Amino acid sequence: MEEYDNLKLENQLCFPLYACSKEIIKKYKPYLDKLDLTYTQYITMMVLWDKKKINVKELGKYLFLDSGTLTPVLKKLEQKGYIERNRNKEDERNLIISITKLGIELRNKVKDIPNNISKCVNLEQTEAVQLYKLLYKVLNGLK
Amino acid sequence: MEEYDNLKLENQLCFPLYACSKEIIKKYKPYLDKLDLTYTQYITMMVLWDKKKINVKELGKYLFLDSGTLTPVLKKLEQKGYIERNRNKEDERNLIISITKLGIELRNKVKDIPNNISKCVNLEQTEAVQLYKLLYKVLNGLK
DNA sequence: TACAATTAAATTGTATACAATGTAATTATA
DNA sequence: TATAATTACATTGTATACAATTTAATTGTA
Repeated sequence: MEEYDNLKLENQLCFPLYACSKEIIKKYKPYLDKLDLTYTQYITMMVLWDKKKINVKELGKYLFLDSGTLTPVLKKLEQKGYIERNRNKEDERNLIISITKLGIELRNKVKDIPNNISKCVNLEQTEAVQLYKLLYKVLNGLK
Repeated sequence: MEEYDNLKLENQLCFPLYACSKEIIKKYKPYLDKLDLTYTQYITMMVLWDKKKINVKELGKYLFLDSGTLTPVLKKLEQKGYIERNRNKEDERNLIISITKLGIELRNKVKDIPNNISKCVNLEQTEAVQLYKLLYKVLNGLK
């Protein structure tokens, strides 16, 4: 073991995470382009399909994003008619994001994307599960 | 299995990759801030510590980045005195990036970072190895 | 109840990230 | 050999991503 081996790119754990994430997101592009969606808009809609109604703070917890990133994304999704942005009457600090009818319909147009992406990823089912578990172990265990 | 379960955020493989990558990169920040480096600048230097001299195209292959991203990063690193940017006399299209003395010295200042990051990641050694292997399998096998 | 502290979003500034395009150098070929 | 095609890098435009700050609303407390 050389003195600086731990500084080699190929010996890092973060780098393949970073590269892998970016490269897979590129695979979404042709599918998302057809629907005029970005990856960030897409994962935002994923939360909305599930929750229907949520404030920015909560949304940010699910997505690991802050208002600095989310505000412009949500304004875009509002422009496209997929969500509504309304202040909470009980607490005007909260912005409630709610999915629209058009937003709900969008789900039908993206429902084949996960399968198509799976085909790009050259892993056995068991390996994919293993990877998934390890990633969440890291994500939930970060100190 | 509900009709739309494959569209739930928690059932994606890409999302934990994306989130994990970002969250770990945040852990680098306090260490890199002290040295006035960004993560992108840091991984660029990692290649340079290893290769000493490389053109932008090759560098981009290692880092999974294109000239659109690398050009400003390399100009910054040049400003800081860690690298030099020179055209190849044999083929003026090529920009040769070479590490400077100051760039080589920088390696001593970052050598504890990988260990510190490892401590943030709550994985056993065997799990980290497993994760590493799966990530490179995905990265090298993307279709 | 004034006012300090806290909270939620929005804003600002900096740095990626990448597709698309532009430019200059080199290579291939009619 | 003239020119078409290719290549390497830079530039442009759009969209994140995030730290730091600001703003407005709410809560806690002296």
